[in-house]
Amino acid sequence: MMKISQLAAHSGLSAHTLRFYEKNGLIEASGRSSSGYRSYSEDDVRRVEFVKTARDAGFSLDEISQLLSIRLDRDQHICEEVTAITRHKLDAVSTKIAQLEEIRQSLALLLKSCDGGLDSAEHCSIIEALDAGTAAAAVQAPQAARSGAAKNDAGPAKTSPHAARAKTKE
Amino acid sequence: MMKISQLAAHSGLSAHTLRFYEKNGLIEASGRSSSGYRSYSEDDVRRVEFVKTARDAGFSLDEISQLLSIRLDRDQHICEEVTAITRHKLDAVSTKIAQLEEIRQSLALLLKSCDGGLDSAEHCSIIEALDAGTAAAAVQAPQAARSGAAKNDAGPAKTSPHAARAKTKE
DNA sequence: CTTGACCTTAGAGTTGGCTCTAAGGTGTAT
DNA sequence: ATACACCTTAGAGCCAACTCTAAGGTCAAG
Repeated sequence: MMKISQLAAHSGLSAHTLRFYEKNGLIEASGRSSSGYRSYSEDDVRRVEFVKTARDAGFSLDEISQLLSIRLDRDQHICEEVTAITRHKLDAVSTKIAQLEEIRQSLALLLKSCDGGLDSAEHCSIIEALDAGTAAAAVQAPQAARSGAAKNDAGPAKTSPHAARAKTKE
Repeated sequence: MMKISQLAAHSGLSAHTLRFYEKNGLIEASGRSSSGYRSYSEDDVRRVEFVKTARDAGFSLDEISQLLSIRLDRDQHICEEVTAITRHKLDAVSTKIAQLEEIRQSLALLLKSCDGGLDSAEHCSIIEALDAGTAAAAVQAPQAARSGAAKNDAGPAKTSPHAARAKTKE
């Protein structure tokens, strides 16, 4: 039976995070000390490890909830449920990677077009490419990036209401 | 001189977003009608296009602010500033891609280990891998995923305070 | 003269996953 | 007894980039 800070040290999750996971139904402390301190059984610890591993594997807390309910009642569930969740996640991750690859490609092209020296940005080809709207377009039409290129007015572009924009914590 | 909804239609950004960008100093409407409606000059429109292009190329609003201030005063800046921002972004994107590749790898291995049939999840190898902590570890030690593998107790693992966790809008 | 599409503002809500604060109680070593 | 590290709770704050709401003013058409 360990206390929360011990479990924190053991699991590599903070005590805050453990309480947060509990509040969200991912884990629980099966016991409490007389003064109300959480105490975790070995089963609890294993469950926390499961959550941590699943999190590291890329699953969202919501998906982990689903995996947990399968885990604790395995014979009431079939493998297909598990693979469905996993496949779905894999698809999402692959899609995100593809988006980021496109962005990487755009950025790489921009960089390649500019020597990056100490001279004035007066004719900086990156600024010019962004101005001409040829930066993102460069991926679809790679030859446009470094030629003078007629300024094309952005066009219809991808602007669906809830478009999944790319995010990158720095 | 166009009104906001016209600019919205033209740029592919919503009027809401345009006001939001204005509030954040990215763009502005150089004029107002007698009744207070925003009116955008051609220069304003070009600036909005720049922002849109930069956004599509993966820059954050903050980075776009920096690029904008270079853009409107080009001769006071040097190319190196622009390439620095771009390189930095490229690095961040590459790092994120690498993280997601690892996750994709883990997920792919998990999927490969399970037939995903209609039989009970009693011995589902995905659940077992997550239980044994061999899911994320699988990328570093690929042979562990499908063999019985001794359960290794998570280890030190990457748990820096503000660790950049992977995110994937679904 | 009314309908309906547009415009204005300040400000709140969304997402996911934490992260922290305030205000207090507990446990133990000196 | 008193300092100190630990524990408890409810709830607020953070991040980015929107997205939406409320409550109202404007404008052209029929």
